[in-house]
Amino acid sequence: MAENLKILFMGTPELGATVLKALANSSHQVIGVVTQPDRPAGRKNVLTPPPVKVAAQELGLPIMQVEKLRGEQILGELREFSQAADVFVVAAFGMLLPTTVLEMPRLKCLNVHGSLLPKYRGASPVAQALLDGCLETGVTIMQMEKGLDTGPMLSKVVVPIASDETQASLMQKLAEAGVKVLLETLPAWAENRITPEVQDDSQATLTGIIKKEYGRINWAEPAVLIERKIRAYDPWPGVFTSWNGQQLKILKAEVVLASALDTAEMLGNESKPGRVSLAKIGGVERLLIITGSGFLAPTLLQLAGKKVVNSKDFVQGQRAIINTVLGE
RNA sequence: CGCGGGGUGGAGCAGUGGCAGCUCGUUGGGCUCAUAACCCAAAGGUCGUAGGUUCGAAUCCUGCCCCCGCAA
Repeated sequence: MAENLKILFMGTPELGATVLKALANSSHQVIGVVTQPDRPAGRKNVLTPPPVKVAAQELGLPIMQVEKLRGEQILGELREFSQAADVFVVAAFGMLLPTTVLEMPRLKCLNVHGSLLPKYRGASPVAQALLDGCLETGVTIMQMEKGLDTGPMLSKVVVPIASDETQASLMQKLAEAGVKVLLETLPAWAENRITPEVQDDSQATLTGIIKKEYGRINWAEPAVLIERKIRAYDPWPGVFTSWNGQQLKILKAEVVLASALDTAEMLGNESKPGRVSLAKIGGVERLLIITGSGFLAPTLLQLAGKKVVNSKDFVQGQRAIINTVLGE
């Protein structure tokens, strides 16, 4: 019985799709999928379905798309849609559930959250863990309540963060780990074998929605932080600066400490943050940008309208960038 | 019709009506104890595609294909 729960799934982006597929392939039964409406997207503003909807269609599952979960009519439809469900599983749904919805299923609503709660509640737990340089993060399965990611925790799994981890790669790892722990948690929860652990609010931190502007580089910041942003903001919003009136994205970079430099080879002597130079490190020529602390050596960059290129090719065609100051 | 940039030897770019170029790579040779350094030489391009304008088009006009940035 507990191995065969009827689940209503709610989610929207890629992460949600991963969880949905795993659920559909499990012993449980996904009786329906709730996701956000199709939205105009892409270069031509074509109406595009969210990844969860695409996955649901491939799986042949019933779909309900809602703009918001409010109002008598919508809630009525949801009640009918979810009638057979034992439990709601929510993963990156993108909206808060009103109390009425939280109380609908017999086994309540469970959320898959990409952090070790109570740390990193909110919208961008994965990016924030990377920004903070954490060595590990994880996934928490929690029972949802009215507050934002404040509900009692059912289970957790720890995931290590690699030094070259990006949000995209970490998200993938978390999704896989999350799926595993979710599938372990569901039956135990259904059989009442889990005692939820209340979150210690005093340890809680909150992460907000990432804004495009966060990706603009302030060269006065330390190179270590800028490099973390590159990984935390991949794939969105990306990390960028301006050069020559154009946007220049940096997709990958390494931090170079001043001590690692053969100073005799250093070009130019002005140490203004954002200044670009070419320097030799261990005999190899590297593109180096001065930051508030240390140097950033981009290895993968993209000029607006151009393709992504490695730093060697970039310098090949854009030699004019040497000795200019970025971000001005 | 959301706004915009771009398609030029293997790579990254310049070239906006008159001989198709630059840096790198590749190949061969030289120098060197040696080298990713340096010197010499060579190969490699129907300039995305179809049509139009012109004495002449990579370059101007039109259609189509492909790549990308912004916005959402």
